[in-house]
Amino acid sequence: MSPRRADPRTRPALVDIAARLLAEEGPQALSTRRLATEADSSTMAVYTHFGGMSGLVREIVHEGFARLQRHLTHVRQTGDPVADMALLGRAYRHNALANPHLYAVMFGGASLAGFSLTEEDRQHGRYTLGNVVKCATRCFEAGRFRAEDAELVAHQMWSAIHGLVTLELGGYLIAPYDAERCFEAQLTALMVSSGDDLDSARRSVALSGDRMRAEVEETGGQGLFREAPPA
Amino acid sequence: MSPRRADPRTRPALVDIAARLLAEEGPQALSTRRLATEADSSTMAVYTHFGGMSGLVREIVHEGFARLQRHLTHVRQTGDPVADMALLGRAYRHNALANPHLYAVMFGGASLAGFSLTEEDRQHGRYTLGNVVKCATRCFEAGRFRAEDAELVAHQMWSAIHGLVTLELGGYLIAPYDAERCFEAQLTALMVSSGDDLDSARRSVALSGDRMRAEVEETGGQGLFREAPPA
DNA sequence: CTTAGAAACATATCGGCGTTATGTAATACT
DNA sequence: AGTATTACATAACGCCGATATGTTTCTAAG
Repeated sequence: MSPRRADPRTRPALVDIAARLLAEEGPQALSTRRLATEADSSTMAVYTHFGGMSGLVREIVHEGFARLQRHLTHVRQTGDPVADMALLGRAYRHNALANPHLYAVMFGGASLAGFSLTEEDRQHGRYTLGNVVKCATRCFEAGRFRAEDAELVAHQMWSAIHGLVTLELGGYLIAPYDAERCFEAQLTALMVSSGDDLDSARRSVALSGDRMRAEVEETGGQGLFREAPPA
Repeated sequence: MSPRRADPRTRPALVDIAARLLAEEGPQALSTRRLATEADSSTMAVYTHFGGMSGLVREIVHEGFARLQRHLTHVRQTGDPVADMALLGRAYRHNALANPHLYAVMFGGASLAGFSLTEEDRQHGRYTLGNVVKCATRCFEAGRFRAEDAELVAHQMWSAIHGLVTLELGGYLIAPYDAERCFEAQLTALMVSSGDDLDSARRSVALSGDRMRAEVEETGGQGLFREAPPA
């Protein structure tokens, strides 16, 4: 019993390259041969390290969920929980737009090289809902939302924002009803449907827009994975 | 100048078979060779008739949009426009669940054999929103919705329902917050966010549930394309 | 009626894909 | 020191979409 040592750079390099290919050139650029070329190795590396393409994709998907979670946890808890909630929506959309292809694999069910989500993968997705549930509870406590099921409210936020983002990525939202406009309206509508009054909702949504840059856009860099190490 | 006549059964047969393969076995079952085998022809048939796999997929997608439109137009206009609106949502979901793989191609951006939507394809999708816009206008006129932009309201309905259906198809909605429960709550929430009061919205949504079977489920059969001709 | 040409296919082939079988070199434990 | 075990390279298999190149069949012109 004594294995040959793996080059410690091989595995993360493959994930990095794969994530870059997926982000920059889309799903069809992700192939074992292309990876082998870019990583200066053979196609076998994918199989020894990940058991196949689907294993590699799963790795990327997990990182995608982690990044989404990181985006959501960067939203601060303030005295205006409805604004916090709106900002969670903005963060969710921001994350999706930053990695459209990955987002499609995570939620759209884009099969991508025979890869399919397991129930455990999906649980990662549902886990991020915890942030929203907590925020909804705070909205109840502040008297802004009708006292109802916080998880149910969270699911409504999720599916509505997810739907808008999906349509946006699919190119379905164009002027004069472009994604930006629909999104802002959607945020307000969601708060109203949860019990907030129209004027308060509008104010909080506007306020969340002001906080957007500081709490979401400037946290954690742009790319999905770490930048290239210094030369 | 005088072409050989095409076997008039070849082209529709290919579309039928392709639609069936997509519906029953998913995207990966859709290949030129599989089609050639099932249709007792050669792979070239796909190229002469559709210019390639993507052309064939586009044909199926167009039929999918037509079917969606048919589902929506089967919703009657009654004295309760909010119930009509809710029933439009139910019809939308019903159509998506009846053809999940096709729905993923139409809206999820599932690439499927290099196929990608054109702007004209997307216009087909947006066209179906006309039904919702009209219904929203009637909700205004009945005093149920706040007098706002009908198209904007329609977009909100669309993205919210679309998002829920997408998450449902992706397997993200499980008990105790399963798709059925989230969907019912979502319908009510949408009406409330558009201006309807909570009790009226609940009544209309419940009413739309009663109309579901007669106006949606029993119209137009199950499959995407016509049934096999009689022997 | 004849015939030329265009369209509808069939056959064969190409390059690329995921995956597997097989070989080889390197390492850590007995 | 020897051996088992792991990391990789090489080569091959069976798919795939696509194309090049016949071959057949029908239509329309002469």
